[in-house]
Amino acid sequence: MTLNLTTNLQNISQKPKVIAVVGATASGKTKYSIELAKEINGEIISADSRLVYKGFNIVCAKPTLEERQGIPHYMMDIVEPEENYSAGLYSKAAKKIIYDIISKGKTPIIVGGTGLYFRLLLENYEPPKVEPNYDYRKELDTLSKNELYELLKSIDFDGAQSINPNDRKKLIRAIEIVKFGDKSLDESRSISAESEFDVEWIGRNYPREELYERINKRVDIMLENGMIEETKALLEKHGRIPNLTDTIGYHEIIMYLDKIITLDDAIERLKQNTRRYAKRQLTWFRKNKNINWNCYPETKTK
RNA sequence: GGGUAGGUGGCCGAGUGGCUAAAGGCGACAGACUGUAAAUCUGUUCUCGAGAGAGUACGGUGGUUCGAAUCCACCCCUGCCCA
Repeated sequence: MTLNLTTNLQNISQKPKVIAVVGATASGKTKYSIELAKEINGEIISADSRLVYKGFNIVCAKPTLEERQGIPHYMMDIVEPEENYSAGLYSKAAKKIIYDIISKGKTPIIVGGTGLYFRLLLENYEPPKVEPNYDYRKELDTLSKNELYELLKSIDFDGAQSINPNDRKKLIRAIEIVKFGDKSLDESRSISAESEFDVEWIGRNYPREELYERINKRVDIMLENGMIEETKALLEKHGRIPNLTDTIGYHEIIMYLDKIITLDDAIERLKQNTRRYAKRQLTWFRKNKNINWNCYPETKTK
């Protein structure tokens, strides 16, 4: 009785149905989502800020064609690493793909670990409509934290209150929004709409200790699979661009190649940084109360 | 065996009589996140307590002192040097 009612309500809402598979790195999202796609006739859209880049393969655990088992995967390998990609671009492109998949009569499955991308695409948030101005950012980047904060205060005092004075990147974006937009920071950020999709959230997780073991093991496998060679090749092709040096994995291996640390240290740090990253991801997803967590081993959780 | 430097909170490390539950760093944990997000930033971190506060703590045991991580004695342990 109750179930029928819910179904009817969902039909009435007529929002496109979408499945989201979220979780920290190394929690088995990829495998799970491919199985799911096969089962329900779905296609996969990645929500991962690293997989959009061409050549970021082994280190970023991009599924190989073989692993994809014929299931179409979108939002992977779409730009060169030196391009300035962003959550906004992602959201626009992915939205279009969602509708394409639906029009084929299939179910879109969005899988990834980048919280912000999910927020802009599927949750009721809309980013300020101010495009990044990379030249201006570069200019701002020459200022000190203090100067940045004072600048923001001078053009939007209230908005400045909501940003930590130490957070350069957020200060820069805030200044950009106020400077090039026509609204205050608070106004542009308060725009939130109802999600245009009917999202079924699935979270994948393991008990913390086990997650960490999986991460450690995965790093060892990456090393065997040619992580160092991949890093060298990317370096040669693109140089020391931020997307390379700021990505966990390449960052540590580059330090090793530069002989700043030993290979053992690099591996150790890589594991540690990945574990921390996983923690940050979990912080993000824990906030979303709509997620239905699928924990393993199942016996340990309800 | 002799000499010498040392033993501080999960780790590293400052601290030479009261302002010290003990700087700082690392690690860990928690949080934030509205177009760089695998980025960036914040908080907590001896135990009990909501809190005021209480208890325990600077290798060990004794001692000096109103008061000791800090001074003294002896003991144990570690590094280095000489035999």
